[in-house]
Amino acid sequence: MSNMVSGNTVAEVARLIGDVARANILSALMGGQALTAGELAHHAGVTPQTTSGHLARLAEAELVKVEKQGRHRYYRLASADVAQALHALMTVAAGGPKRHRPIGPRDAALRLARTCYDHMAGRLAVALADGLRANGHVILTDGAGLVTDTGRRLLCDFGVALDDGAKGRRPLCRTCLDWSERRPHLAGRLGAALLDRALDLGWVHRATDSRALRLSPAGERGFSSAFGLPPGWRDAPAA
Amino acid sequence: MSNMVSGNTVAEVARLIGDVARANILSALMGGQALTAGELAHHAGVTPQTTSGHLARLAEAELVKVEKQGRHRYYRLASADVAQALHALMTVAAGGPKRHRPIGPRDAALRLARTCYDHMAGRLAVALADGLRANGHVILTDGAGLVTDTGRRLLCDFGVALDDGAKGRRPLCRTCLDWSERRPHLAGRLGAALLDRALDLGWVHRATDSRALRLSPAGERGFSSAFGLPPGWRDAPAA
DNA sequence: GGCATGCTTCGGCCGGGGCCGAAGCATCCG
DNA sequence: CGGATGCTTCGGCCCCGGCCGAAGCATGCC
Repeated sequence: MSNMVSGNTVAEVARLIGDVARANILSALMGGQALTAGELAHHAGVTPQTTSGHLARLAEAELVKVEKQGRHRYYRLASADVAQALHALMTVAAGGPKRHRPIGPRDAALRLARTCYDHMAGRLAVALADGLRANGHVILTDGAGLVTDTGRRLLCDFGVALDDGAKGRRPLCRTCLDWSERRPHLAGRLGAALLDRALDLGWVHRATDSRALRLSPAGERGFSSAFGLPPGWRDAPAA
Repeated sequence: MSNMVSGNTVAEVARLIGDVARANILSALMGGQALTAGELAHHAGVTPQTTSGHLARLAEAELVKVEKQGRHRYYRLASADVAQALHALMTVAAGGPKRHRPIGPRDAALRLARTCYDHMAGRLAVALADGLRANGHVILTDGAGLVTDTGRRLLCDFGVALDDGAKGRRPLCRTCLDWSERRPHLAGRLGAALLDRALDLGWVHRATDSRALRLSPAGERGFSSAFGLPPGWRDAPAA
């Protein structure tokens, strides 16, 4: 009877996620792109009118944000907090690091590079994190990371403004367990900024129909020279 | 239609949490202690037989673990992953750092020191984190922390074995946003070890009926001399 | 043994909510 | 302007699952 109050609202949020159609909608939005109601209906596997109801409830609870544009409505996750909660639920759902089921993206392109909410994932992202760590630009601890002075300089040269202004308090550098690689990659403001900048530079391009990222030749060269990707980073992990 | 598979199991987990009674049960277990089915029924606000059904489902899904002892059954959260997922959901439920509603534990004792799953929370825990950080024993980044060499030595002297053996891969040092203080305190293996050791030393004692921790005079002296609590740490935060 | 306590299983009630078809607005196009 | 497209609202169906009372096992105590 002690803390029923907080339990209540927790239940409301969890209940919203606890429906297959809505969970599919939210999972689709974990890709980081804004999607239209119709696309989400397709992902959810239910009719548009049903989806519309779900989206209204999700928006009401501020789990997603909506943006009108012409006769489309674009939906996206409302905040990184929501993405993190979904991530945590996926971790629990996967049964912890228990079953080493070789699921994860089976598509080779997805394994190589993809988006994860607002940052990069896949072998490329893991290799980037490894390279930055090996060169002492970041220090990765459990769940988060610290950008060193040399790293700050490097990233500034690369063109990402770390901008420590305590705006919004979105964590600067977080690590995120890569589904396919089972090793950490970079998330947080830093991870998001890296993806933004890489897209700007044309080093990676979004696939139109999936979360995959295509690495351009320029990106291949650029990432290697800028961040020192370890040799053979494209290969499957030893384990 | 792409990733419906993972969405499915995410939905199952979230659905389990998405019931008021079950959410209350899990919230109660966030205290870190194992509780009997009867106590949980009380927390949930439903009859024992209803609670029994809920607990069976939670155990089936491995969100909680059960341990028979005489004619009692003690339940606890199954893993730190579950605690983290609940924490993330609470964060979303609280509406992010949006509404600064002065909720949080209203009881003064709870504000001062309490348990949070398996580690300490409240002003004491925040002050401990501050002290360790101020003296360069840990470096706190967003969501995690790094124990320095001096910190490692200090903690070893204090009697906690950090034991880097990659056993279980439970993160060593994490930070956790304190509900009442809105500032980070220490969690992870380190946070759990600190609570254990403090209980062993008799520096804090568990209250019988709540998550509150009572700080003993020895603890007051001990924490101050060992970790350098900032002066006036008992006072309400400036904000 | 007899009885209390703690927990579970069974059966039945009933309300919430997920689903779709049909129809209603909005927007863009020619 | 009329028609196509995208999305929403409305109405009604139906089933899932949360709830409790009663009864059934276990355990412990006298």
